Amino acid sequence: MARKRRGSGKPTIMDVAREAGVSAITVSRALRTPKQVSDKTRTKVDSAIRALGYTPDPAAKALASHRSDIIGVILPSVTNSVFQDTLRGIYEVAETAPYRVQLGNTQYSAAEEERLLRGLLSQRPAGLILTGVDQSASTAGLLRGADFPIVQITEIGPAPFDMMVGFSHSQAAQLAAEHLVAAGYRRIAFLGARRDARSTRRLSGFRAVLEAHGLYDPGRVLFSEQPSSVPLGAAQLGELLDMDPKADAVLCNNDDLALGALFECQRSGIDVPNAFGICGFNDIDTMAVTHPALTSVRTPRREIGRQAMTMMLARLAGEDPGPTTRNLGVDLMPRASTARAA
Amino acid sequence: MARKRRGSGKPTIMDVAREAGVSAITVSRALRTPKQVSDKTRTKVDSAIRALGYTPDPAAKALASHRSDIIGVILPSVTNSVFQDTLRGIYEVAETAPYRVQLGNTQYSAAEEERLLRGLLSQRPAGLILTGVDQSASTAGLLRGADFPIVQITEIGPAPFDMMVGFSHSQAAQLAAEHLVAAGYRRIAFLGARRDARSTRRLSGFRAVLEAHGLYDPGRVLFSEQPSSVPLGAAQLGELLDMDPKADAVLCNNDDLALGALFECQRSGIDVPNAFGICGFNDIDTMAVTHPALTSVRTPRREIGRQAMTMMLARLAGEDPGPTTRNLGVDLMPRASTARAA
DNA sequence: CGGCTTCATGACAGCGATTTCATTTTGCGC
DNA sequence: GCGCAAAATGAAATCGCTGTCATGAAGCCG
Repeated sequence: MARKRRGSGKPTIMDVAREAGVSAITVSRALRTPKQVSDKTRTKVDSAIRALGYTPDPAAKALASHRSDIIGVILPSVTNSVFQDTLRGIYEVAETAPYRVQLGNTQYSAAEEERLLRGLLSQRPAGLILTGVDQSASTAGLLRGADFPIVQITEIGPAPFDMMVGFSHSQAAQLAAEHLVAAGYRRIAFLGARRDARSTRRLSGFRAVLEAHGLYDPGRVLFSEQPSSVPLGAAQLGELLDMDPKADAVLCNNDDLALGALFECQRSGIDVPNAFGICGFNDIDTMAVTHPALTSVRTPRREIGRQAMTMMLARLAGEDPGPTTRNLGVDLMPRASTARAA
Repeated sequence: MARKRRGSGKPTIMDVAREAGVSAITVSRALRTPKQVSDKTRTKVDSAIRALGYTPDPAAKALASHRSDIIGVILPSVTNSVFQDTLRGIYEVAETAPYRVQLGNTQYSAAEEERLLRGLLSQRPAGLILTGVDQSASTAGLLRGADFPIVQITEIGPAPFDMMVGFSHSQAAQLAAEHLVAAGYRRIAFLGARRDARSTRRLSGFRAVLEAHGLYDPGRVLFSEQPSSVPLGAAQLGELLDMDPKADAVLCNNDDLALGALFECQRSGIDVPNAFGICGFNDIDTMAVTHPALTSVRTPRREIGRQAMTMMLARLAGEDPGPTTRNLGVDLMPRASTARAA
């Protein structure tokens, strides 16, 4: 009489081994390191796998190898369109590989980031993609000694844990600010939503340029407690014009705000771009089709995701990932919203 | 001399047991079913856990119990703003519970859905949330005998695998169509992006209403191969007016298209709402602040996510999830874009 | 053709938890 | 206090796979 089974009925590596007339470990090798197995054996194993419909159990694999097939991706927000594009790039590449993406969402909180990271660490991740360069000291401590690949995305900075792909937010904002100044605007404001490390860096780029031209006025810098949204942009533009009715342009910290600002101008009958210039940040595809079309700074969000995951997979495969710190740069996309008549 | 260690250095349940002076299984119970352990023991175990910084290994748990802590969430698209709101609702609730969300993205393909599901099944998920009611026969087969809770979201239909929360897309479109007719529009078009089960149902609701009024013309129904976007809406509106310059309104299958349509009207100098009415679908928050503000059908996307995950957690906790099929309904949000002067 | 390296394969012992079944305590009514 | 059911605890056996080490077969060189 058969011993009482605790198993699940699903075929295991042992079943495959029996079917193929080899040992379990050979099946394991045929799957993970096919080169170590002779052609003949591999063929037998493969057909046994197909005959039985075998799929390896990831939990057992993780337990035995101390390494799961999870690549953690920690982002500040899953709903912000900026990170969605990055996420899309990540998934596009990840779907080709035998790894699972495990998403975490810090909501812009360093404490939450650390909590997520600890949770992830208990799963012994294969790798980690995380956002920015401003991890808390204790988070950094957890990461310094990590024995898996790490890619920091979206920003670039001096001391990567491992790899890094992004761009300089400060430089990007400088580009936009120079453009506004060159277009002839003089009382230029800065609109931001919830403040974070990246928006602060952008502000500093903006400020540097305006100060260089003797145009900086902190009274024209607005942040909010709320997350970014189109309605917030509309509200902030109203607020700005209440405070300084002579303001003649805004650099918006992202495109949602710029859209809201444009709508508010339309409603108030403000002539964009002649009376008022608007520049966004990121260049989502909506920017090109508004009326007037909106100037923005194109950021390589999707490409960041793609390259981050590509580097990750190369590392995991033991291949050369190429340059480990990559500044992808940005492009100014000048459009009608800042094309002031001379 | 100590036996060579394969372990990872992380404290295990055995370490906790030793520290607390109990057996491993008691520690396990103290964590999973605290009621089965005496107060005194539980206290000892808890402090041992804290002293050692113990965290259970999810892989070992999954292997031993044939059940992981993964709740699979299968959506057609991660980047579509509609599903992002739903996802947000899902995460909001999930973050309070000891489960992990594992996201899958079918890209509107039934084959991909089945592939994702098989991958998920091999991880012995704790539960599954999936989109819609149009699973392929073989996907349905995999799900019929599932021994974990399942919630189908976004749509409602007659034969749930288990639980269901959503609304009727056909009714929602009827509401919008009736509104356009009542507003006095007569040559009403339907704009859709990539066709899927839900957009098809919406079209059928639209068609039913227009036919009832003797206004239906299949020549004014446009779909596209491309995914939904604002630029697509702009392009489709142009296309529509080329085909039928007398069209006087559009029901857009979602808000992105409606926004694009509005921008195209602005550029072409078409008077919205008097010469042309625009109605969107979903009511993202941008709709209320455009100029003119856009009419839309508000769908309870976030609430769908929240309720789906709440039902799921109740089931997993062995509690009563309440009604297992829920039609959350929709609301028409009439705004300036369809407020034609009489 | 002997000796030595490399390749292919296998045996065995875990990984860190849970399941199952057994045993010891405890609680309680009379 | 007694007897017995219920509660609390424990021992041993896995779960499905991989790390480590050992072994036999095959290839190579002088």
